[in-house]
Amino acid sequence: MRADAERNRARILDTAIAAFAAEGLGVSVHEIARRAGVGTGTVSRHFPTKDALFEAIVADRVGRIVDRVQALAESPDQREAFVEFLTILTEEGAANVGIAQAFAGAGYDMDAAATAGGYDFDAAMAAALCRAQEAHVVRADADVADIKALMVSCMSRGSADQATRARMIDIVARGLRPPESATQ
Amino acid sequence: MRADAERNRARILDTAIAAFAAEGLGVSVHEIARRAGVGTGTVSRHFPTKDALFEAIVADRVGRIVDRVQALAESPDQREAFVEFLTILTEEGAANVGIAQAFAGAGYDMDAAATAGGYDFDAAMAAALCRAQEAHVVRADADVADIKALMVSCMSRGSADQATRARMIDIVARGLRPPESATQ
DNA sequence: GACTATCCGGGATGGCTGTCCCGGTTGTCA
DNA sequence: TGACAACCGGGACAGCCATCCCGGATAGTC
Repeated sequence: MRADAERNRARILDTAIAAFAAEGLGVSVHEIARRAGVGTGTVSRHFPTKDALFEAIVADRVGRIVDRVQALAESPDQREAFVEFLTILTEEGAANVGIAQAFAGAGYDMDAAATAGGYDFDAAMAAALCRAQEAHVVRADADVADIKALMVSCMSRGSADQATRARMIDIVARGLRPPESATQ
Repeated sequence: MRADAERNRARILDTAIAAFAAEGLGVSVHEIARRAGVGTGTVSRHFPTKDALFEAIVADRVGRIVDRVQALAESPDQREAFVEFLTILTEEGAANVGIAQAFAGAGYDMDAAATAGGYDFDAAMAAALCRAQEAHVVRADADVADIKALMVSCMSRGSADQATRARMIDIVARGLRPPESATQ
């Protein structure tokens, strides 16, 4: 691979990451090319389709999330770990409009992109939920789809301040507690 | 207004209501015209823009929601009334993909459409929340944007069964309880 | 039954999108 | 330094979309 090709590829990727994070997945390929200072052909040569570009970005990003979520398995306090799990997802989505959109199912298939990158996002979610349920920190009738849906709500407050998102997480975490656990 | 014009207008409106409810706001004006059995020109004459068509539909739909929500003010049990409030919104969104999308902010501005129809949706939401907070049924730090965001989560489970949506409402309602109220 | 204002159909237009292709350029290596 | 393969730019293309327009049809009225 020629040096200039490598350079352009990196510039396109950086530009796309910034654009998707700030404005969401609606940014056109033409616009990304313009901002990166390259032609549209250059973009589509490195990334044949927009999905491929999205995938290259998401694979990396989701990978980091999966790693952090899996690390929580070692935590001694599973209640705290579960709140941390919600916080990781929320803050990631709040900081990245594209991730939040993909998570909400508007645009691209995030699970598929993560799988293509060698990460099983869905399994990581399921494992985190299962751990919390086994520790009786989360009600047994909740499923992964519930968590995902609720996370969309938290992420959607990305434009608000961090305290607002913390409140949203608190609401969700309290709502997910087992009904019989009436403690604070 | 000529009789055939009146007839066509009604057919377009009925078709659009069904299409938006079943498939969401992504259905094209061409497609609505085709299904209604009229030309695209006929649609755009009755409804100059797609927004106008959306507005004509939403104004009516949201009006009914606002009426039902306001009626809850008379309820003797405000805790029950608040859950009913969440249920009304959730079921409406679950039964109508277009409403759910508009509520989530993807597509059109629902508040603006409701206002154009003579209904203040935002005020109805705020009033319902305020009543619940004054009755100490909902934590004082929650705001209307919180409720809206959480409702998006509940609505998004429209394709699931009714029990799933009831569980989602339960999670949200529990999460919104005042922290000091540790009762079941 | 005829006349006119009204309304209809659907093709045309312009703007957006993602993707492809080719003439010109530039990095790389002998 | 020269030559060639790799790469670039951006115009071209096809597919969507909402919106506009005009020749033809039709409903309502005298």
